[in-house]
Amino acid sequence: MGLLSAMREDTIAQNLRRIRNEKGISLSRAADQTGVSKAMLGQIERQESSPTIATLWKISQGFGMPLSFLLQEVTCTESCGAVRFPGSISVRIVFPYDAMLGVETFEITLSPGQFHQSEAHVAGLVEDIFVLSGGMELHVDETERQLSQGQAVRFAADQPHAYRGLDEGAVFLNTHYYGRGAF
Amino acid sequence: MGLLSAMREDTIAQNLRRIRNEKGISLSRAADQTGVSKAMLGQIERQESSPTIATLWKISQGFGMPLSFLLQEVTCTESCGAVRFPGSISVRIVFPYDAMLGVETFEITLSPGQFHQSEAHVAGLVEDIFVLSGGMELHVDETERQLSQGQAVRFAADQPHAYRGLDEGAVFLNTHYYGRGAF
DNA sequence: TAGCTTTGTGCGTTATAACGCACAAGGGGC
DNA sequence: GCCCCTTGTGCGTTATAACGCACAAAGCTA
Repeated sequence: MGLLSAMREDTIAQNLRRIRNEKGISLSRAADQTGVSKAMLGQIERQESSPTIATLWKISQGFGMPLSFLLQEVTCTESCGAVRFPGSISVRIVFPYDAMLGVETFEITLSPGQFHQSEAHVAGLVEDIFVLSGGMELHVDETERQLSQGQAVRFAADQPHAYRGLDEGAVFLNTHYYGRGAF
Repeated sequence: MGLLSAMREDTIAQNLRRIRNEKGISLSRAADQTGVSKAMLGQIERQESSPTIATLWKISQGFGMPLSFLLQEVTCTESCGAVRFPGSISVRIVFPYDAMLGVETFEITLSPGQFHQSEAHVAGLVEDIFVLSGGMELHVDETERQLSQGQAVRFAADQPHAYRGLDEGAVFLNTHYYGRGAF
């Protein structure tokens, strides 16, 4: 399962530059906000230095955000909480995307025989299904399994997968974990 | 909500020492496994040095675990996934505790009028409720709210809270997030 | 265009991370 | 008790993190 987003060498550099750009501030303004020198911030962004954890903490505090936002490889930026359900599938939002938890939950309704194909979501996304009523099929990993009321399954959703409502249709909870877990 | 577990100055030291003790290895063995010198590991454990992120990464890789296990303040060690439901309350495990996600899910059944008091769970624990059938009351934050089928609520569960089944009883999903989100 | 301000980079200096090694203390075996 | 090994700490050395400052280039305004 692809949840463990390994930190690659440029993760911190990319994150810092992206966050600074999102804030629309220069290195100087960032230095003012964080108490870390402009020269050091530039070094970090250019990967010319391996900062201490204390320096990274200063940056995250100065920007008013969690430290993990600097450290964790971001597999979704605008696409966090952006799973869409194209077509006529019926979707109710149970819990909207929560940036701190990195989780969102929907209630989905499939009519009898209705088939819904989902393309691979962003890397690392894990998905839970809990069947509220009726029955359905889940197609993933080249396997096909049937789920009835009360049954639950968790799978890696950064691969294509599909649902099909059985004869009585199905209503299920669909939770997405966006890789905000351990890394 | 208490999910943001701020990193305190001794978090890394405590985590490193705890993990090493859990493995039952000396500083020398740890140095062999991680490629970080014995002297440096000792300095980190005694908080005499602020390690670079590269060094911490080496340690986490050497121990074969996520970097976040070193950085994140652990609000539960043996108590992760350890929420218990004392009394006659009926509980089914839907998803057991997952250390990478830091999440577990139960299906709980309350008979009509049944009252269940829960003491504060570990610091930072967040809880979701989704009512599958029937109706219930939730008592938390000195407020009391009624939830009927299909309704959901999220709240900080590191404080005392209580459930009561209404006249038709209640069945609900109960998800615990153990603070493995952003930090 | 000229002048001023902003921006990011490079450089030299200082403080400290990270290391290898030595050693005192503790533990285990004979 | 003696000897050997293990363990954690301290120390001196080297490499590098982090800084302040200077400066070239870019951007903006009159």
